[in-house]
Amino acid sequence: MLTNSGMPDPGFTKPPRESLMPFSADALEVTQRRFEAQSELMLLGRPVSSVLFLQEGWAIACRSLRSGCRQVTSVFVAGDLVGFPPIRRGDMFRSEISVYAATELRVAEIRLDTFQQAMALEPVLSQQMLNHEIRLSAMLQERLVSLGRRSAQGRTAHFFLELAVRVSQPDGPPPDRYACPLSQYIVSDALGLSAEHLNRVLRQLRLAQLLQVRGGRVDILNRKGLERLADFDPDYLYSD
Amino acid sequence: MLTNSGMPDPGFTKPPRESLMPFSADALEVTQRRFEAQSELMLLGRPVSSVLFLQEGWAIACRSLRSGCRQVTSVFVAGDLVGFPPIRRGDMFRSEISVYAATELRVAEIRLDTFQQAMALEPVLSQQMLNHEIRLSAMLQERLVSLGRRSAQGRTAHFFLELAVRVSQPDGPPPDRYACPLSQYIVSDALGLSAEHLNRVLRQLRLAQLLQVRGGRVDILNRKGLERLADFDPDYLYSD
DNA sequence: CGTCCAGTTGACACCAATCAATAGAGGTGG
DNA sequence: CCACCTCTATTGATTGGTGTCAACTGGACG
Repeated sequence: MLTNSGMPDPGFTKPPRESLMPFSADALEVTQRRFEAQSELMLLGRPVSSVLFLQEGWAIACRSLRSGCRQVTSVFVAGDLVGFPPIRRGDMFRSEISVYAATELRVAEIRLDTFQQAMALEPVLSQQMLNHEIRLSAMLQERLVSLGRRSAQGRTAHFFLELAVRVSQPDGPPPDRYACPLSQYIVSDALGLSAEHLNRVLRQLRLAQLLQVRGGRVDILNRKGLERLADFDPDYLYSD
Repeated sequence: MLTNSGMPDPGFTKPPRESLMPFSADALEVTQRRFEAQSELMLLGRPVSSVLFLQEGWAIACRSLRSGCRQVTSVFVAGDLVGFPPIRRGDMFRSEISVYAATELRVAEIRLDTFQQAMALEPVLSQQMLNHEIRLSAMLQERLVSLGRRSAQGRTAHFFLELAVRVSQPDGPPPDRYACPLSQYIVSDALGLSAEHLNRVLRQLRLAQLLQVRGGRVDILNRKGLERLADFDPDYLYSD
């Protein structure tokens, strides 16, 4: 039996993926920053002046409606570029999303103007940013399929299968066990479900010996079964 | 009373938006092509060798699940770049989505390698492609909010309010009336609803004097009311 | 005149939201 | 150390929105 606190967290200790770290740290004046859990990294519509590269911890992008309910549109893990690119509005750049730290974060910050200059000078960097955006679009599209056409169980299965790939090394197979510090409230807002119902779904999946989510740890008990349930095809997560 | 067939279609006759036509036609060897309604422009995972710029007609991107149900993830109107960029897989480029013509289409086709060369030579073009992707991501994200957290009525209202902006000129106000040749089957698959339920929702909106969708034409009867219902803020559709 | 397809309507079932309540873990301060 | 609080997780009862199944309409077209 594993203790569920204080252990080294595989999601945290893995090195960032090179494919998503498309710049040389020295060349670009990187500032190391920390954010505490629950803090706000960017707010929808607010001017942004830097690019954030997530090195450690988990963050979420979300949008809230007037009614008070919110939709988590992205989960960011170590290795991800956060909230890039911003949307240009006149001579300002404004954030397209609100981003919050789900855990304590370690972040590399690069000034946006510096970054843009580098992109102008280095077509390769532009191309890589484009690739980054492609991957992002692909993930958003897959989430759209989840919310639109998958059952609550299917969505949940899909969510944790995707995360397994994303926290793994890009060249290795996805792990059957990984750390995930997201609360059920966050996950339910990502899946468009109520927290109560997500809880019930997780119980069903656990009883069906498919998936166990508990104490900040995810255990994929039956990958084949989960993949069938979720209609999961990880192709969209890989590109060069 | 307007007839609903054979009339010049405002969605078709408007010129393409310059902001999304970021290349000079002569410089890039553009081939004009036509597709008939229901034909397939690209198929998920298939190699793609060209970039398609939609000049006239409506197209949809969709994904199907094993169960047979499908999710429409994007609607393309005149002025849109279709299915760009593809995902790189080894030395091939593969389509990330399947795209079908909802009506007869007129399309400008540019060979992908030519286009890539142009992007490498012209940082401006790269930047514009990045902007294109940003806008796409913003729309996908907004759809995610719709499917996750808006009611069937809210989603439907949001869908037609967004389309109004997208078929309008970028500098002008969105029209209160526009042509939309999408069947209720397509719309329902875009909204994650059953066709029957969408039909009921449309009736409710019509009876509430908010929105009328009939005979390939959309009438926004009460924009303020619709916007309130949909929690619609068009900011995400505009960028420079 | 028959066929086909999009649109429409009704009856019914069911999945998931809501409301309400409790339990457990972690933190804080007395 | 314990009392108290907050936050997350959990469970039950009930409601309601939406899907499903089925049937029918109307127009377009041969």
